[in-house]
Amino acid sequence: MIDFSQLDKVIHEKGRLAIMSLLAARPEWRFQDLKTELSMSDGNLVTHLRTLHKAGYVSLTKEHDGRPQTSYALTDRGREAFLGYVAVLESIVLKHKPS
Amino acid sequence: MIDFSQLDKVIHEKGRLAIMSLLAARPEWRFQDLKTELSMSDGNLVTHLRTLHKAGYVSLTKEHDGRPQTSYALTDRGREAFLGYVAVLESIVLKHKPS
DNA sequence: TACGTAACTTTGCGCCACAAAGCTTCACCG
DNA sequence: CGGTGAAGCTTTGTGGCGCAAAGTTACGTA
Repeated sequence: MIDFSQLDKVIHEKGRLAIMSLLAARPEWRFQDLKTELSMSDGNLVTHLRTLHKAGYVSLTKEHDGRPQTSYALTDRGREAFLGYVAVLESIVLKHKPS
Repeated sequence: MIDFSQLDKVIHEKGRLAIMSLLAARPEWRFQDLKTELSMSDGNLVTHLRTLHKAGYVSLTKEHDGRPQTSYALTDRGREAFLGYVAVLESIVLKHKPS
């Protein structure tokens, strides 16, 4: 049986799942690029990133080259949690995918 | 890119995802069995099932052999929606699964 | 000095998951 | 018959959360 209680509640939300997927695919993302890519309001995006940060899943670095510029990245714990989440997805897919 | 907006909001919730997974794996489930399997309060379970029913994803048949007894099953539309959902999961898995 | 932009924070709204408790219908038992 | 218990469902209440819009702060530029 699949253990759905293992589905990390922090990751199992469309917006944050999309963020985690982007962060997992590239080592670093600037806030503006995330915002553009996700078509998300800045307030909403910041809130999701804060939730992920509080969970220890993402780190942030603030710079001031000209305009202020904040970059986000997955922590080791974040990557681990994401891979664990993906593993649950995989078990669902394997069970139900036709063919 | 993965289109997260395609993640069906009705299915993308732990409880209902678990229900859909069970219904997809066996043609018919009695209410009591679902409740036992999912360790969910009956009120909560009924609410989720109603949501799925309103979406046209599950059908229900009421019988009265001895005790009242309601059975639930996936509709064609429900199966289609679930497979579509699983397809999105698969794209996530394929993109991020190590190896 | 006025303006614009990045990155937040605050506020407010509406929805929803969840549990607990109540209701209704029926079968069984004295 | 009247009581008991179980199945299924509704109601009520609470807390949390996604989301947008507007306000805030800091800084760099015209």
